[in-house]
Amino acid sequence: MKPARTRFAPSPTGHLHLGGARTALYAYLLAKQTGGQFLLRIEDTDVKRTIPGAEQEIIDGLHWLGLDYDEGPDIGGKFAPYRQTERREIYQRYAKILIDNDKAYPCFCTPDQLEKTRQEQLKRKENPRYAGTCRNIPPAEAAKRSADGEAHTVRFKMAQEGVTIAHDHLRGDIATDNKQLNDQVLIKSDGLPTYHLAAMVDDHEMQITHVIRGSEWLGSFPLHVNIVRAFGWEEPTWVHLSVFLKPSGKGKLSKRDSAEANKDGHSVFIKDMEDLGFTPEGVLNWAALMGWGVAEDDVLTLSQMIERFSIDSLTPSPAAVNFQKLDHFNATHIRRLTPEDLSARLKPYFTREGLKVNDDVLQKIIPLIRERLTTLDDCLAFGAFFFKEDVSPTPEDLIAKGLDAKQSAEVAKKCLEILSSLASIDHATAEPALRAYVEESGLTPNQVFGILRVATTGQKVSPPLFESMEIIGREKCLQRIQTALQLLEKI
RNA sequence: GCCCCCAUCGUCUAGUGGACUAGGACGCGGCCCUUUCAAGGCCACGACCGGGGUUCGAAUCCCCGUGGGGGCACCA
Repeated sequence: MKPARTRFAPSPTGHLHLGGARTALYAYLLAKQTGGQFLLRIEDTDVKRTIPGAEQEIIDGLHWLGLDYDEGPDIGGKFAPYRQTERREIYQRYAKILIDNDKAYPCFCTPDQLEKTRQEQLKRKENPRYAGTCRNIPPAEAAKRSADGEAHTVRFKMAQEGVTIAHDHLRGDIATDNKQLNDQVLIKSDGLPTYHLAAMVDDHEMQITHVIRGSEWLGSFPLHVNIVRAFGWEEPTWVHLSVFLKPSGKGKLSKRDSAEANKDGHSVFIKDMEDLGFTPEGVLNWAALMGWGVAEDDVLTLSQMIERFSIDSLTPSPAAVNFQKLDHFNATHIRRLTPEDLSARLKPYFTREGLKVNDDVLQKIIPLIRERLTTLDDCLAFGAFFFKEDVSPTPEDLIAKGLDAKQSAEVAKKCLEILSSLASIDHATAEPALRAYVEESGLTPNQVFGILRVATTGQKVSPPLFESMEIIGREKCLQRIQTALQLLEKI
C-alpha cells in the first residue's frame, strides 16, 4: 500500500473523548503502517464554541496515548498552519473559485429571515431547507452587493436534479437523491468557513489520502463529495467509523455519560484516564477493538496494532462500550510491563498520597503486587503499608475466623515469640517456622496467617504474607505484631 | 416528519455461498492451585432479529418487515 496521509481533525470545543481517541488511533495506525504521515489539524472555525485550553488538552491527550503526529499546530509542517482560523484567506480563495464557476453564490438572507422560513416549513411539516432566495441573483448584482459591504454568506449551489453516489469504504456506494440535498453555507458572514468547506479544502491542500471520521458525518457526506467534485479534485478514501453507544446500548455515548462512568472509576474523557490509573496501552487496546474486528489474540500493543491494522476489517455497526473490558485490558498490559517500567509508573500514585517512596522497596514489591493491579492506583490498596511507619488495623480484623479475641491474642503472642527467636525473617526462614507452629497448634493456616497479615500489613487483603514481611523488615514486623497483641488484649 | 446507516452469544467481535456441531475475547457460573486477594490452568453456559425469495446448498446474496443508531444550523 502506498504511504497514507491521514489526519485527526477535532474542534477545540470540549474534552478529548473516547470516540475521538479511537478515530485518532485508526488514522495513526494507517499512516504508520504504510509509512505515511499522521497529522493533527484544529478545526476552530466556530469561534463562539471554541474553549480556551481545549486544543492543549487534545495535544496532551494524544501525547499521553502515544499517538505522535508528524505535522500539527504546535510543531508545524509542510502545510502549515494547521489551525483553521489561521487559514481564512485560503478558504476565501477557494470559495471565490466556486463562485466564479457558478458552483456557489453569495447569500444575503439574514438569520432572522432564515429562521422564519424554517419555522414556516416546520409548521407545514416540510423538510426544513434553504428556500433558494439568493440562488438566482444575477452574478454581477451579487458581486456588487458584496463589494458594497452587504453582509452575506456563501452557499454551495447544489444540483437540484439527479443522484449523488458517494463511496464509503465500509459501506459501499451510498446513493442520495439530490432533491434531499441543500444549498449549505460554505462561508459564514464572519468570513470564516463552515466545516464543509474548510475540511474539504484542507484535506485537499494537505494531501490527505484517507479521511477517517465519525459516522455522524454520514449525513453531510453527499454534500462533501459534491464539494470535492465541484473543485475537480481527486477524492480521498472515505472511512466513516461506527459510533460508540452507552454501555446499555441505548443511545450514543455522550459527555453526560461520564458522570455515570465515574461512579465505578471510569471515564469517557482521555484527560481522566491517567488519574484513574489507566495506562495508554490499556485504553488504546480497548478502544481499538470496538469497531475493529480482530479474530483472536486480542491483547495488542501499539506496534502490534500498526502491524495488523487494516481499514478493511473495520466494522460499520455501532458498538456499546464495556468498561469491564477496559479493566481487563488495563490489567493485562500492566502485567506485561517490565518491572522497571511499572515501578516508574506506580511511583506517582504513591507520592500523590503523600507517601515517601523508597525506590529499593518499590522494586521489591513489584512482583508481589503486579498481578493484583487492575488500575495503577490499585497499588495503594496493595502496597501503601510498605511505605508507612505504622499501620492501624481495626481490632476486629485481628480476630481470626473461629477464634475469639483471647485466642487470637495467644496466636499473635506465639508468632511474636517465634519470629523474635529468628535472626532473620526472610520468607524462607519465617515460613517453615510458622508452618510448624500451625501444625502443632491444630489451627488452620488461614487463622494464623490471617492474624499475622492484619497485624503486619494492617489489612485483611494483602500481597503474599511472608514475602511482604520480609520487605517490611524484622524490626517493624515485630513492633507491629506487638501493637496488634496489645490491641487484642484490650478487647 | 424526511433522509441515511446498521443488525451473529449480555457486550466487543470472527465469518465474504459448502471446511459451522457458528470460533475468540470480556463478563457470568463451576473446578484446580492457594495463607488473603489476585494471577494462572481447566470446564460450563451462551448468538446467526422475523418473513419471503435466489441456490443442489445461506449467518453469508436479494426483497419486505421489525428493531437500533445517526443526521436534517451562518455547530463541528
